[in-house]
Amino acid sequence: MIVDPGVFNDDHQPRRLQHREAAVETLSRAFEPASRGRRAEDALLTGPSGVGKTALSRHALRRLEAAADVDTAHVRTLGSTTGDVLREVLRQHSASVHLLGTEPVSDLVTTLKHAVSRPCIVVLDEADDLPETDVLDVLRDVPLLSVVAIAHDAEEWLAHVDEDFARVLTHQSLDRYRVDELADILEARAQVGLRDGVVTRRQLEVIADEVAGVAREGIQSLRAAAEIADEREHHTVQETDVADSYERARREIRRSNLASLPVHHQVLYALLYQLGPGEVAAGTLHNRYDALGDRLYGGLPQHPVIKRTRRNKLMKLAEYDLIETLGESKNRRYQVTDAAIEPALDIPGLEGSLFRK
DNA sequence: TATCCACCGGAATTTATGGAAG
DNA sequence: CTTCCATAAATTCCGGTGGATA
Repeated sequence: MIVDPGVFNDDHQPRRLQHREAAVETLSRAFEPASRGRRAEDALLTGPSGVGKTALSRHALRRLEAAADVDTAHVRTLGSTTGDVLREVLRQHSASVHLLGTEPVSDLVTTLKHAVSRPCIVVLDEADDLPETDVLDVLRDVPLLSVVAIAHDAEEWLAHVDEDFARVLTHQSLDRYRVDELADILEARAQVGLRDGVVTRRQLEVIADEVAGVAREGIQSLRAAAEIADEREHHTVQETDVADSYERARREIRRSNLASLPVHHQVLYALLYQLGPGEVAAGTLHNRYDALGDRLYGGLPQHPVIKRTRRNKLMKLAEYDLIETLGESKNRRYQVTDAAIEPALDIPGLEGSLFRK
């Protein structure tokens, strides 16, 4: 049923970008000075996960490159340091520059200033934490270089950046797609990626509605629906295949999220999983963690961490949609989002400690 | 109602880690 | 091998919040 799996990948770039005309226009206006050899305006692109911020920026850059002499770079900045970002920009900008990975930041700045001789636009993707670092200041200091920052929360981002910068930014926010818009997008993917006529427009609308306009989830659900139909040896996608596709799509995302996390997160997830199902009071979780202590890490080189650190890990787990936090302060409870996502780690049995307070 | 206590999460500070230079 | 450095991670500190208790 699937003839071209590539169109369902997260990084697939469709030929035409549908229903983002206004946003493309805004970015193009910001880039306009670059086509006259001048520095483009800096821009900020915000919106929820999976609504096409990255796709939009790539599209706008490609258009610009076709029409003007400019350089571009696209950097994923999540969890990167100033040095990491600068190195990546240099790598993409000038293939000739050879980098070791440990140069001092000041050297990188010098190199970059010399290398940039015509307008250069740098997309800083997943830049939510970026205002905490000084990458922005450094990059703005390079003549002819401008940035497009991509983040989730506009207000929070702007609050952490200095006022002058905030004032001159071109800000474009993206919203979730409407059902008919996302259905159009899914239709285009289906046309290329699936055999003709295996899904109906109505089914695409049902998917678009279920995922509330989040393109990434919609596309993954479409793929999952086709896979499920194949497994059940249906000739076309059935309603039941669609109905079962969402959970598979979301579960896949969660599974890979959990697998990507380090040991402390795994331990906390496993512990919460075992204390569940359902809500677990924060105190219960912390007490059990303290009671089990080193036994939680049997055989592993890591050791238990204090409460404050645990809270950071729990926050990360929540960001990844693996657990949910309920209630405030004293009333805080945690709970695993999806009991089908099994922990990767075994927690020693609770016998013996069960009756301790 | 006033006080206490446990928890939350921002910010500052300290410690651990890994690679480069001497 | 030791020293130095930068970065990431862990810890310390703390103001804020809300349920429990007297």
